[in-house]
Amino acid sequence: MPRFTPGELSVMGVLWEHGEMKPSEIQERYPEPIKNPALRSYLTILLDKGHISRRKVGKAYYYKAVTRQQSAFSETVREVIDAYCGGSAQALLLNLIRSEKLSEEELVELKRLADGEPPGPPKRRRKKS
Amino acid sequence: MPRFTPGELSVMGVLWEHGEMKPSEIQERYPEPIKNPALRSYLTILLDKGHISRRKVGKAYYYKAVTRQQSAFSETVREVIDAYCGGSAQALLLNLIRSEKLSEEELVELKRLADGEPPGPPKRRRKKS
DNA sequence: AGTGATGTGCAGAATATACTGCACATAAGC
DNA sequence: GCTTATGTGCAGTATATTCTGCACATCACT
Repeated sequence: MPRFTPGELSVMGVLWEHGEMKPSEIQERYPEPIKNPALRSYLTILLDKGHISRRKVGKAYYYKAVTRQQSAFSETVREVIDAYCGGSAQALLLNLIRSEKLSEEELVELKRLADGEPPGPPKRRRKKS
Repeated sequence: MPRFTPGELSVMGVLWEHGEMKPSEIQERYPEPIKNPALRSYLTILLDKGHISRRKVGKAYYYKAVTRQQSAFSETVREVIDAYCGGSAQALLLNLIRSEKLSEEELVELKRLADGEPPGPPKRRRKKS
């Protein structure tokens, strides 16, 4: 359900990284210069959508992420895979491996990961989403 | 540069899969029921943005993709990686591997791919796009 | 109490997205 | 030539996104 716009995603990124913060603090860490009122309008939208919550401390509101980064990430990846790879995660992997984004070390690490997980269906569920 | 909206992406998907087509044909293959005027408004937007081009054949316009699927895909993946993984493709892979999206066979295939590609810069280009 | 800095609330506004509707043009068959 | 599909052009609407501006509240300090 995320489908964050660029502006929303930047805000979420700051909150995911730094936790609970008030607007002026988010503003400082926002990836590009942004004016306070503009930022606050993003916060309002995210609040409406339920992706963040806020809490009054003194005279200021402190905002924090409700939607978890991992959830948003997984959903986004799924959407990309569905849209571009006919639902097959393999095509995404192939693209990643073929592109310059993966160094040789990363490939080695990747194989290690692939080895570590497999035999049989993993018992531990990952149903937190 | 893509940042396709859901509607735009659906249109691009049809054009990527089936090549040059006129609106009524795209409409038939659109993933969900869509009215002709609605579809045409997407086409107009995509045309404005330069993602598609059109050519008159008889009385109808035939539309085809200008932006390649591979390009849009790569860019989208990069955006996701930048936004969610601090630019590291590895985090994306880790997520894919840990999720239920990859079967055991896919992991085996994955390792094969990781093995097949590595040492040095790959000589074979994949520039057919 | 008065002043300034910092926050908030609210009311727009410009553009983009996601549509709808209808008049008009063109091609094909009678 | 006339009618009927089929397709286009254009204008308009509703909502979302991305902002801006300003009045007002609160806190700290003197």
